[in-house]
Amino acid sequence: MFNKRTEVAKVLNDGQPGEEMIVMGWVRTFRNNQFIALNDGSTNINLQVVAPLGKFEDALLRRLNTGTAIRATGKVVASPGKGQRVELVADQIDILGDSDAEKYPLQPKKHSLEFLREIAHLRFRTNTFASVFRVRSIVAYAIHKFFVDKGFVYLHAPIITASDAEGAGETFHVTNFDLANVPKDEHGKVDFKEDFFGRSANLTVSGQLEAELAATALGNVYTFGPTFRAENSNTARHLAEFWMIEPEMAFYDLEDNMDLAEAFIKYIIRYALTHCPDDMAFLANRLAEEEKQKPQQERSEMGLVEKLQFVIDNNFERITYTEAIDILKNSNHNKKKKFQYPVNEWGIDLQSEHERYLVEKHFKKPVILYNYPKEIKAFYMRQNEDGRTVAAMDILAPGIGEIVGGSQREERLDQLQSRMKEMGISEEELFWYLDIRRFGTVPHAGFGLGFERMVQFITGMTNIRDVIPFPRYPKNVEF
RNA sequence: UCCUCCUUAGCUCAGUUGGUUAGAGCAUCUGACUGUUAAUCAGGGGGUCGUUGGUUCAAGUCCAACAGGAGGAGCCA
Repeated sequence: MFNKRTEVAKVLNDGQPGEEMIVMGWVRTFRNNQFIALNDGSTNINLQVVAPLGKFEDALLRRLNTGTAIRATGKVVASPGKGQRVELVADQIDILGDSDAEKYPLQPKKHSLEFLREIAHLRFRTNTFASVFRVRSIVAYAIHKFFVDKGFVYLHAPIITASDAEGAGETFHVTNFDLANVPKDEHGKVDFKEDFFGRSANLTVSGQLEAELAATALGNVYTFGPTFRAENSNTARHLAEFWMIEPEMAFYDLEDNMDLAEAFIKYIIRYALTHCPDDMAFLANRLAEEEKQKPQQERSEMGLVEKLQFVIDNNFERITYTEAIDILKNSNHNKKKKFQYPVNEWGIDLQSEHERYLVEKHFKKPVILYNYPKEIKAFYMRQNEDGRTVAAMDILAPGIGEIVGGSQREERLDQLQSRMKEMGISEEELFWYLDIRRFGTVPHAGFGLGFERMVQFITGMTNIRDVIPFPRYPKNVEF
């Protein structure tokens, strides 16, 4: 019975006058006592279901509130009204689920994103979030398609790990201790020998190290899974639980790595544009409306779809860290002391304002920065000949900041060991990581891409909490 | 975690130098109208002014702490 329904998107696209159909969905508005705007999540465009005057009981019509779930059976007709090609004239309307108009929080009007975040269980029913999550789904699919088509192996890195040696941020502990009664050893410290895993465990902050193990046997692999950081970050681009894609490729150097990352980003953007044209148009329009509220100089020059097309059509700018420092140091912005953190010497870590200047003011397109000072990067990155930089690369996107971070990995055992010693990282704990260099080591490289940041970039949503169904961040695990 | 700003009706917001009974639009309810596109028109209901404490004859308005939110920063993806 239920599987005989036709999706609204299909009715709107293919429905021919005279066809009998069953549609099901939720009432968005009920106008003029006869026009139901019906939405079933297949598209943001509503199907107009017509309840001819006098055909239905008043008691039924009064229940057609915003949010009510209905089934309508009827005939497709060419619409005499403006705004839609076809509509459905109902022979029968059944209420599947009532919605009390006085209590239902969503109204046929604009709501703020902040308000909708507080009712995240209902926000899927708005056009904006329906579009965002359809696009998110397509982007996830495009990611798998890109790698699988290239022969990459999809690797499931563990969610629970024991290694916290990587230093990629604060971890969430995993334990089954009774927290009111934690076992202690003779020194009064927590006795993890008593814990489930017999040692301290935590949620993964990255699948990279495990991906390297697989890459040095399978060739090219990628991970795509949830990642957890217990950082107290309160920003529009951080989450405590987010999804990350981490490809890792044997026999790749830094340049190969940059080529792949750039092709990858362009591929998934193109995929979203070609497979979600209606949603992208809706999101572009939404963003344009939002920008109208801003002062002129803060508005972006391009619309969302234009901006994405521009990214696809142009090469990313590739410059070394050293060149970036020169550009920043000699910029009028720096000379006029407009940076909160002035740029005067080689070796500083770039601040958000510096990255934004390079991407949004100077180059006005995505920028790949590479060959960073080794002091500001992780232990596993390959040391360059100059003795002071490592083969790292970050991709910076306009409006989002760092979207990709990657590097060629240090495959030489001696260099890796000396770097670990300098940074105080235990060789014992990471014996398995070093074993890869002991037996048949090869040059290899990889990168990490923040999935939500990518979805933000594609959908134009400015807050990362609005591109994941149920965002987790400090003081928030509702729903 | 730090800095700045915000919190008034279901939602979005006004509310003057502290001074009677706190307003508007939308939503909701009632009625009218009926080919409407967030329908339109008329009328009604709806508020512990984020919480706690303080100053004052008097606090939505001033002060403090706390909570939540926004923007920026740090950490990063």
